[in-house]
Amino acid sequence: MLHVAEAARVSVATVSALLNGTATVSPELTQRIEQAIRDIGYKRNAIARSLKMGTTRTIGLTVPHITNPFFTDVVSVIQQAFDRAGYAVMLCCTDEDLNTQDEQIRLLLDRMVDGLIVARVGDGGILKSIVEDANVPVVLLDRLCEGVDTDAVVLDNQRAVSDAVTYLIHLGHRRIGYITGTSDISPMHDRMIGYREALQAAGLPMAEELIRSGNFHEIDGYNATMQLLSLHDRPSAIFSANNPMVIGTMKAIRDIGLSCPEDISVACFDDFPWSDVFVPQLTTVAQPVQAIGEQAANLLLDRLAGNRDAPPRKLVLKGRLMIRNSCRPLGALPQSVSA
Amino acid sequence: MLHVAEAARVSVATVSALLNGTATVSPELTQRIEQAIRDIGYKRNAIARSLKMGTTRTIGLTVPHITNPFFTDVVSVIQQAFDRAGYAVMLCCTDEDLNTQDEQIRLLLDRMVDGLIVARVGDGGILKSIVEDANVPVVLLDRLCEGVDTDAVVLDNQRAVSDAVTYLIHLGHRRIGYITGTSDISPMHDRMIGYREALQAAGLPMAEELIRSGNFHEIDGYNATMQLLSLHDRPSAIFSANNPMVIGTMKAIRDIGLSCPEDISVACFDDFPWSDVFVPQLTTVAQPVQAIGEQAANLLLDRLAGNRDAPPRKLVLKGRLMIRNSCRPLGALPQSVSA
DNA sequence: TGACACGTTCGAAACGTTTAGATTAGCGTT
DNA sequence: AACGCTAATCTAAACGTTTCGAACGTGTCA
Repeated sequence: MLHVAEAARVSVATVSALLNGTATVSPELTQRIEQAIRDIGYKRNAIARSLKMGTTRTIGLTVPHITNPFFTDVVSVIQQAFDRAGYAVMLCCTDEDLNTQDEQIRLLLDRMVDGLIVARVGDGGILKSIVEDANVPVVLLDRLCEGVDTDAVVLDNQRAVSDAVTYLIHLGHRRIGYITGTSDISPMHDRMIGYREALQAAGLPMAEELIRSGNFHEIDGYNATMQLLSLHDRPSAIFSANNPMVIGTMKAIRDIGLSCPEDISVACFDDFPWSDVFVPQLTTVAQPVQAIGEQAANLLLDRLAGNRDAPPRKLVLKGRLMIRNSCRPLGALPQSVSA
Repeated sequence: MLHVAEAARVSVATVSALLNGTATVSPELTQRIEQAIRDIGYKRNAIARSLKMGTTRTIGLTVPHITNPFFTDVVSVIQQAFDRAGYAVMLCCTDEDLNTQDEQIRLLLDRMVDGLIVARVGDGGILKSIVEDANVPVVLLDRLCEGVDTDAVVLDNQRAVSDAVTYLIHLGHRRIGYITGTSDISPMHDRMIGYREALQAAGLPMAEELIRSGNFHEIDGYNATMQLLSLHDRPSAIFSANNPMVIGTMKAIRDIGLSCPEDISVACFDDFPWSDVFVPQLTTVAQPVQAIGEQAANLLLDRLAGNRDAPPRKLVLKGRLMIRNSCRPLGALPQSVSA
């Protein structure tokens, strides 16, 4: 900018004023400055600007695993939304590890991100103090966090699972295996309640042996399914917690020599482009990923626009049961495709 | 830092020296300073540091679509690599649009990223001048770029497709539909050569009507497949350019009332966790995503470590044909699973 | 004892912006 | 002709670091 100012024979203040439109500058000077900018190929240094202004027009986004299609989609939507708004996005993957998350959040704050969207891990760790100190706005994504009172957008997980399990019960299933993620995060907790609720409403017993948990990975789903399938009285249906885990479930079913839905029905959380392309077509609980991402972005953008004092807002969206043909009525042939 | 210095009754220079280990500071002062840092909860401001040092320990990464599983995986690997090295990653999606890409790259450069990894779009646009000006190192990912002479890691696309098509020919297929992406990027160009090469080696004619192109989306694959399937003499096999497009292909086959592999064989580029879980199990060309991501990261990290003058390095990795059961020998029953 | 070297600490400039407040010029009023 | 007002421009401080060179105190050696 100094060079531009010299070339245009004006002060840096005038250049700045022109660039930011913070003051009127005469036509001649305007022209001289613009010419100088072109000649020199000047680009304003955003770092210096950030230092002075105290804002970076950058936000931090942390998710457990970007390869989980649910998070992939949400990240994509959020990225687009902030791109439109002129913000850059720093992406971090916490690998479902609290220490990693804490470290990455610290890194992001050091870099003066203007806001944070977090699909948190563990008990939230450092998040609590950040939200309390209230320097940078935080939006919780997908997972609430006890003791962290801030904007959030989550699914009505209880209802979603309750609907899915009720559907299985209506098909005649009585022993429904349930594979969940680590239980310390809110969605898993709420989904478990939904599972219990549906069983209870149908007067079915809750068998602990039918509940398995794992760390969200394919291998965890595989192992959990293997255990369920080798029970003396094995379940006739399995509900799996997410995409990677349901892949593990399907592989376990295949490896053990059974088939879906003939021998065992399968449903899962999260829907994917290919859910209805292959055989069996998976019955899933679809999350409104587009809406989730957009709402999260909007909540944060609203705070960034200056609306700091509004009380925390919590958005709860509805899942949608996509009925396909991976679950069959007990004692009948596989049903045909709907959805 | 000023506050810390005051609280510890030293100068800011001493605090800085201690923090960076750039000079020895006596045990007493060390202790006073560390105490003050704890008391105040001081965190060093990375933006101010960046401004002074001229380095941000941040890199920019642009890909066409993060929801394409190939890019999802590569992004994930790259993100992890830079995370380990203490770098932050700014992620941009160009949506296969050159203007968007140019704008995003400019944004990244304004923010003084230390380096760039780009899965480029169009003709590269602004990239040329950036690489020439040589201020920030650039690594090309997945796609070379004419006139942009810099580090790159790509697949041997020609060989990969040639192998896949040759495999189809060995199964007895003579009319092989080929669905490609927009032809202005190097992989699509090389793959087309591979396709031609395989046909030629087998003495088969090259029928233009069997070649369709689209913009990498599911809908493009769907439309292209619809066109291929309504040819008077329709192909007995289809090779599809990527994951979203092959989903479109499968949907088109289903919607038109055919089935795979009985009526039509299908193979595609890129492998996915679920490729071998459902029916049919997809025959694919697997890219070594882990290696691609790591190599790209290493190339850039090497430049960032100071190795600026080495000539551009071009890494070419091999794909691997994953033979499953979505392609059948012509005139015979579907083969059983391998791989 | 004076000169010198060494180890430790500090003052101040610099990175590239923004911005408050000062300055200047032009113009209309009285 | 002196005054005040407005519009345009400038000066200089500030943002929070790093770093160069100077300063200071202490010990060693001639």
